[in-house]
Amino acid sequence: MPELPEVETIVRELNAVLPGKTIRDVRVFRDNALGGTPAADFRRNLLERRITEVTRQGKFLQFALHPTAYLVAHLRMTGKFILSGPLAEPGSHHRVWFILDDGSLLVFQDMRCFGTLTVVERLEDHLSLQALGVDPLAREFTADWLGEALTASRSPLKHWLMNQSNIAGLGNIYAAEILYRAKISPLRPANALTGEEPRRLHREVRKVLQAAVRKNGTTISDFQRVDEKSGQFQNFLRVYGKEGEPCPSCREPILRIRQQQRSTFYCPSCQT
DNA sequence: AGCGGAACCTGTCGGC
DNA sequence: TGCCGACAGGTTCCGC
Repeated sequence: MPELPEVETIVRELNAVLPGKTIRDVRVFRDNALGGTPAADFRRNLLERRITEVTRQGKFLQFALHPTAYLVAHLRMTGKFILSGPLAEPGSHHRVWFILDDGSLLVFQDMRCFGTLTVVERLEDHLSLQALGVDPLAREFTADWLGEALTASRSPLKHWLMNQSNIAGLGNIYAAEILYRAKISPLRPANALTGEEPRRLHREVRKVLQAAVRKNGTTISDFQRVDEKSGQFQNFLRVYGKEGEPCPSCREPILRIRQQQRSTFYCPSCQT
C-alpha cells in the first residue's frame, strides 16, 4: 500500500501526537508481524518506554524510545497505524495495540499480515534499514548522484526506481507517475539515459513526491491516515490505473504491461 | 547482473 | 447465486 508520501504523511501525524507518551501496555492479537519474536519478548522490550520521536527512512517508520531502543515498522501492502480512544474489543484486522499512558491507543492493523514490527537497540542493528539506498527527499539525492548511479545498472528503469537499495521509498504508483512526467519509457535500461534525461528524471522524482506529500499521499482502495482520513493525490495521477484512458498529453490510450510481476502503466507515444 | 516464479496473507472484482 | 482466477501502494528467497 504505502509508498514514501503515505509513510511521510503518517510519520508527520504521529509525530504531532506521540512524543512524550509512554507505552503502558502492548497487546498482540496476531503475531505474523513480529518476525518470529515471541509476543511476550516484543511486549517486554517496549513496556514503560517513552516515545521521543517518529522518523522515516524510505518506507520504514522508526519510533525512537527513551531510555533506549527503536521500534521499526514497515507497512508493506495494507499496514496502518491508527490513533484511537480506548476500545473494548480489537477490530477484525487489528494485530497489535500499543496502550499509551494517557489512555489512548495506537493500533497497528494489517489486513494482509505482510507488515513488520521490530524492536532494535540501535538502528544500525536493523539489516533492512542498512540496505536502503538514498532517500529521495534527502539532500544527498542530487541530479549528479542519480546520473552516476544509473550508469551502474542495465535494469529497466521502472525496476531500478523501485529497487530500495538504489532509491528508498518509491513503489509502483510513483515510479509510473515519475516516468510519465519525465517522458521516459519504463522499459529503458537505467544506463541508457543520455543528455538531459537523468536531470529530468531527478526533477520529476522530487516534484512528484513533494506534490504527493502536500496532498497527504494517495488513497486508492484503503490507504488511511492516522485519523482515518484519506490522502488526495489519487486525483492527480496521470497514468497509474488508467489503462485504456487517453493520455492527458497526446490522447493515445495508456497501456498496461507486466514488468517484474507488477503492472506498469505508461504512454507509449509520450514516453520514449 | 538480472529475471521469472513463488511465498508471505486477505479481500474484492469480473467473468462464466 | 456461486465458483474461480486475476489482481492489489511490498519484499525476499531461490534457481537459472
